[in-house]
Amino acid sequence: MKLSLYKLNPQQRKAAKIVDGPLLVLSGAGTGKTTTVVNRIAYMISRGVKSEEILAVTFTNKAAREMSERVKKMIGRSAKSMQVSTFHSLGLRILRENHKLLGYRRNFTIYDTADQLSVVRKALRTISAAWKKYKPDEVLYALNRLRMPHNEALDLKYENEFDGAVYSSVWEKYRATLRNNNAVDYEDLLVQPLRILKKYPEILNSYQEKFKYIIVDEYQDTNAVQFEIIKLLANKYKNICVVGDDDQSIYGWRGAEVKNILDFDKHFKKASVIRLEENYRSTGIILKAANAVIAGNKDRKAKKLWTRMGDGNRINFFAAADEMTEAEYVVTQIITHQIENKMSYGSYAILMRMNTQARQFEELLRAHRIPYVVVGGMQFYDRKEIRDFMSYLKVLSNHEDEESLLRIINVPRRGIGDSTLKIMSEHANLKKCGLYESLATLNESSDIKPKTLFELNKFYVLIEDARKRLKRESIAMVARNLWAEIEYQRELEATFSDPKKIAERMANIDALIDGIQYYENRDRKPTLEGYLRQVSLMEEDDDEEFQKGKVVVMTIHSAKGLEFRNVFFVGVEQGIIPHTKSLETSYGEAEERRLFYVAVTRAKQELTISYSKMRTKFGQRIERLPSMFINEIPDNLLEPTDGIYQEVADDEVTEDLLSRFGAMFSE
DNA sequence: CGCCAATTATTTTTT
DNA sequence: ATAATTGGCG
Repeated sequence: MKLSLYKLNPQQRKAAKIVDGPLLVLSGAGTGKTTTVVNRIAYMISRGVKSEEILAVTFTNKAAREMSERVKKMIGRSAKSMQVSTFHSLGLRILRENHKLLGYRRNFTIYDTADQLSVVRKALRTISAAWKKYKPDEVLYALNRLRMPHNEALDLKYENEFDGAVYSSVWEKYRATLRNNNAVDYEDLLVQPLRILKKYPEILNSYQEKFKYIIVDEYQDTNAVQFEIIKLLANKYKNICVVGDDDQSIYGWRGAEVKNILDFDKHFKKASVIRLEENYRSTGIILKAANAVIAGNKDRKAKKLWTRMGDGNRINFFAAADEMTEAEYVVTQIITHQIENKMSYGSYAILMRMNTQARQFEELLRAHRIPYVVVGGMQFYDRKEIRDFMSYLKVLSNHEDEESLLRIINVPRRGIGDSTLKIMSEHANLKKCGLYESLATLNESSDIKPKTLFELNKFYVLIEDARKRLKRESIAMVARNLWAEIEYQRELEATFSDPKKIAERMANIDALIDGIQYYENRDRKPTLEGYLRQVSLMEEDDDEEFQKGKVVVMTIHSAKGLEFRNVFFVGVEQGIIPHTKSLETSYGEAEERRLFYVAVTRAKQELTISYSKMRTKFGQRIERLPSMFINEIPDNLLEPTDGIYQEVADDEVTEDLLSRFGAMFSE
């Protein structure tokens, strides 16, 4: 294979050619990090490294997909068996391959944050001292922090006695519940594999042999557990290449430790260090603004990003009257810009600090019939009807999952309330079986009314039937059938008078089942468990093709690693970025500044920063101020478009709108 | 046990 | 503003 590293600059080339031994690539935003990594992989393979010996780890599925696609594009089939995965899917894989060692049964369920919260809430309720005083989400957050890195007794040395006692009590209950339910949470997906690797040297050795070459992307975002996993895996051959940028560390709230990247050369002796500082992405002005803001952070590796590109346009700065005006401005700008420059809609991105900000933009984009995608936000799977039905599927897959069982046993209403559940649970304890099995053994001798007993039995048969059908029918078919059988629609009709709302929810379920179908069609060996796993890790294909030609709406966190010609950075207000909540922590301000930095450096050519002077929050109109970070940008880089924006109603736009209308009817 | 009205929290970011 | 949760009553 002929390889053309000549396209790389000297530093990039140097990095690409270091195949053996530890290597740290410090790469600033837009310095061709992925290009370098992809070329490096190609080079490795050309030098005889087998693709199946390469493991590349990223943080998001998006990044994983991008990397494997670019490698495929460059060297085609010879990269086929390269392993590109996120930390969590890597952890899941190790855990699945060795689940028995830690006492998990096959088909364990992955609990998401909502499931975790529900377990914490129940645990809190059993502690009288904790009643009302502790918020479940705060306790969960504390637990996740205190349980790391080893998942054993909590590290309470910095907590006061009272909190500590509550935390550890909740923690014990939490752990017991997950164990009992044959469930793991996201943290387990990292911690449990680590335990396996530590405890079983022969297993560790087999992974070390399997993955002789390791690449870690966004290394600045690794936490203590991820660091230990990587260190163990790389310990034998020491062919470890990490890539990252301390200025883009934005996961401190998830336990990421910037010191992992800052101390890399201490952890891995004789590491080569290469800096990539030439930026190929953004114009001079965008870079200057980004540099000015990030300079406000202390304790960072000095970096001087530079570009050969010219200054470019100034940053458009727009102060909107309120959030609706802001959205109108942005969408109108996109429309006019698109018409004037005939650019694909795919070159526009609307970036924001939080998912909830997406709403107005989404509405307006839809109203103007502009193709768009909203990335992430999980909203779909958070909808009640979706969660309900997913719980049915989870029970189908793992009947020990009592969290899901309890959620659905009376949804739709079957007349099974707290008292019945209490009897059931006593019965289950007596028989030393799970709640689900107790359904099969309950009989008239208990104090349950015949009517209720009948319903319980009906429910049991319903699930068992579906489970049997799963062996011969397609998952989508079983799901569709199950959905019809539970008559959820009746429940909806009882709760909502508005037929639109009912139709909407039914449509959501249709979409879910279509999603199952889609999964089944494209997976080589589809299983219900596989589907649930994919959803839990958010591994669905919102791939390149799907996003092509569409305006992308997303959070800064999901935008990391991506670039767009035109970026609209919206809602840039004090309280949103930096977010009020984040300022409560010691690292908060610095991390918010890095977030701002990440947002700005996504833009290649044109950047608009906007905010709203008024915003509705919890039904209240509130005055807002621009983000403090805007003051850190030198004035001469900004082009203010203050006040009321001009109505852009020139002929072209009208014409365009008319043609859209035409398209609407011809559909 | 189910229904309704009153009360309360919701908005940080992802796997 | 809205959705979810809680408490009291039939």
